[in-house]
Parts: sequence; C-alpha cells; structure tokens
Amino acid sequence: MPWKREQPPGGGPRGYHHGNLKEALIRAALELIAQKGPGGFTFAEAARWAGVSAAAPYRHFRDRDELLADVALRGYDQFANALSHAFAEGRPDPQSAFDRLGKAYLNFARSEPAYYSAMFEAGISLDNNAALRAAADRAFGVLRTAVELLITTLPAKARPPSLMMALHVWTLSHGIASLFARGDAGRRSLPMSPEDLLEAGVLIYLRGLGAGEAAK
Amino acid sequence: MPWKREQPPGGGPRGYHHGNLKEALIRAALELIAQKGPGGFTFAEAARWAGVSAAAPYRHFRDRDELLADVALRGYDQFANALSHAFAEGRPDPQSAFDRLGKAYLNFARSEPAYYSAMFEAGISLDNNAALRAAADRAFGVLRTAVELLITTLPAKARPPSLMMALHVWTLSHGIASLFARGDAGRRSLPMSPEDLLEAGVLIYLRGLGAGEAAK
DNA sequence: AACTCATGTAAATGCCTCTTACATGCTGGA
DNA sequence: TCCAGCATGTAAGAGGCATTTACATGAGTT
Repeated sequence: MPWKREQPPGGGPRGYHHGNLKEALIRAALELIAQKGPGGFTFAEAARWAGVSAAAPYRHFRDRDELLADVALRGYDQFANALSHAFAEGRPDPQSAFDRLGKAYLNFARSEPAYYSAMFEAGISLDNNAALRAAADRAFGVLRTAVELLITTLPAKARPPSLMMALHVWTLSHGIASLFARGDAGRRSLPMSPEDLLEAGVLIYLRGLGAGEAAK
Repeated sequence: MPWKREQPPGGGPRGYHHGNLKEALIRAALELIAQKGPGGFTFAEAARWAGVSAAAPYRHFRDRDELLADVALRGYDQFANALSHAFAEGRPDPQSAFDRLGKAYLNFARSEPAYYSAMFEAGISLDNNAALRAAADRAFGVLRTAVELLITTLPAKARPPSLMMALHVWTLSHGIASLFARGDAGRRSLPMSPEDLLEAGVLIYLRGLGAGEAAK
C-alpha cells in the first residue's frame, strides 16, 4: 500500500497535499523496480501508488531519471554501509573480514535488487551527477580500503597495486552478482552457490598473489 | 539508411511489399540498440527505419521482446564464433590461446555493444526459449572447452573443476566488460585498459592454480 | 484576512505498443 | 493464363507513459 506521510495522530484521509510525496515515490520506485526491473518501473505507476496524479512527481524530480538517480544514490550509501559493516575494519583478521565483505556484496545484490539495478543497470551516468559519483566512490572506497589491508598480509614482492586488485575483486563480484545472484530471474543454474563461487575465486586469486606463503 | 531487400538489378523503389523486412528490422534494431541501448530501442523506430508502418513488424515478431530475443540469438552465435576463432583450438599453446580468448571477449563487448546488450542486459529470459538457451550454452561451451585444455597444463593436484574455473573466467570477463568495456558510456576511468585488467586478473588466478610450477 | 509559495490537479501533446479490419500482390493449382 | 489464398502491408484506434502548461489548493506569514 502507498506510503504517505506519518499520519497525524487522528489518522484521517489525506487532503489536497500529500505531505511526504518525495519519500513515498522513492519507496514506490523501490517496490516497483524490485518487481519488474528498472526498465519496468514507470513514473506514472509510482504516482498511482502514492495516490497522486501523474504530474505530481514532477514537483519533486525533474524527470524519471532523476528519481532513478536518487534511488541509486541511496543504494550506494546503503551499499557502502553494508560493506563497511561487514568488513568491520578487518576484525578479527583481514582474510575472514574480506570473506565477509564478498558475502555482503552478493547479499546486497540479492536482497536489494532494486537498489542494485538502479546502481548498475539503469544506465544512469555518473558524470553530470557529482553526488552520485561521490556515493559510488565511497562504496568502492570501502572495497579499496579492505584490499589495502589485505595486501599487507601478502608477501612483499608479490603485492600488486591495490587499485588493480580492488578492481579484480569488484568485477568478479559484480559479474557473479549480475549473472547469478539476482532475484529468481531465469538465467543459468549453478553447481554451487554464488557465494561459494566468489569465495573460491578470491581464494585462488589470493593464492596467486602468494597468500599462505611466508609473508614479507 | 534503411536496409531493404537486395535491390533487384533494376534498383527501383520498393512496392507494397518490402521483400526482406525481418532482416531489415534486425539490422535496424542493431543500429538503434548500439546508439541508445536496449531500452532506447523502439519497435516503431525500427519500422520507420525500414520504411514500413508501425504495424508491419508484427507480421514477423510476436512483440518487441521477440525481436530482441532474435538479436540476442544471433549475438550468441557470433559470440561463440568469435571466441572459437580466437581460441583456435589452443594453438600455438593453451596459454596464449586463452589470452586471445579473453581479448576476444572484451573486443566483442566493445565492438558489438548491441549484441552484447541484447544478450546480457535486455532482461530476456533463457527459459521459454530453448534456441536462445542452446546458443548461450554453445558460447559458454567454447569457454568451457578452452578452460579444459588449459587445465591440462596445470599441476594435477591443483586442478579445479573445469566448470567452476570457466565460471570464474566468465564472470570476471563479464564484470569487466559490463563495468568498463562498454561504448563510451560514462562510468569510471581506469588506470589500465580493460584488456590489461583482465589479462592480469587471469594471470594471477592461474598462478593461484599452480601455473608455472612443474606441471603434472 | 490577504499574500505567497510549495505542492497538487486536469488536460493536452506526442510517442509507444499492440490489435483489428482491410488492402495488395506473389504464387501455385486448375 | 487466370484467379483464389496466403503472406505481408497499411490505416486507424485503444490504452499507456513522459512531460508540459495552466490552474487550484492550502499552509505559513505577516
């Protein structure tokens, strides 16, 4: 059901003004994107959900893409939080924390398909939107930081640039997420869970960097 | 300009019937998807391109998605061919052939963005379409075969299941392709080319499997 | 109470998907 | 050769969406 303003204590029907339309539209968008993908989401239907006319959303967003960008922005924020929380500053040790990070990545893609779609599949450019780019950078920064800590556990001679290593982990995670860890969307069936696939991949990759050998 | 039938030797204007509309629509779709992404492609505009009415395409495709599926089908075929050709049965040696395979993957994503989009981003389900799934499987099969050959060069004790290894390489490639190797679409700038990023990633991964150590 | 500004609505434009009824003309049998 | 049938097009229309414009409402301020 539509999310309107926190109803005033009396709880009567809303009047001419909604009271919290912007928020209601974003919630509606999340619901609709989760159901039908970012392509299936329509401005008009979000308005219907919120119980307002089709023109009302334009008081809060320049156009459909601006709403999507707003959703993506929040998505990046939550994504960064989720990753950061999972990594927990590398406790109790960098390896296990990194493993949690990967699981958190896939978990986010699965449990917040609307956010994930808006972030990576809605085709919203990061140029022309500094806030969005900043939020995306913040999320990537968590991964980068985690990688940098993990790198210190690798033999000194094999240490790759942390940016490259972060990109490897990110692209592998994203590839798995977008091909296999989405809702129920019919793609290919796997012989193992996306989480196991990612964990195994990262493990092999790290071994290629000398993980497990005498450090330093 | 629109692709119509191979003009009869005389080369006059076309009459009531187009002569090769299905083909013309697919070509138009490729052009339009390349320009504006799978979401920006419209049935109506493809019809306009081909010089026919908006209703004509329905004589050849049940709906817009069926055209997209047809494009994806051809895309998988060409993708499989490109990969297969690049791998060249592992000549002159599995490693360099595998390297070419990765480059061919990224090259396809970049040079055939329309196909790539239709295949992986248009949201077409592989269920409900046996031919499409078969074509996708064929493409993946090339990768799988390449991996199987490459695996024989690894130390026997470290050999992973070929399916898992193929999935790792595929998801890494797909992640890089969808995040960085697309048209000019503004995402993130890289410190290295997508090709180098992929090659380095695969190299590290293979080293994690013992590549370079005494084989067998 | 009157003003003003933010926020909604109604109506209209133009585009899109898809359907239906009708038109055309290629093709193959009589 | 003639013509009926069928594949392929067209025209027109229903219903949906994005977006704009002109107008309405009402909440807060003075």
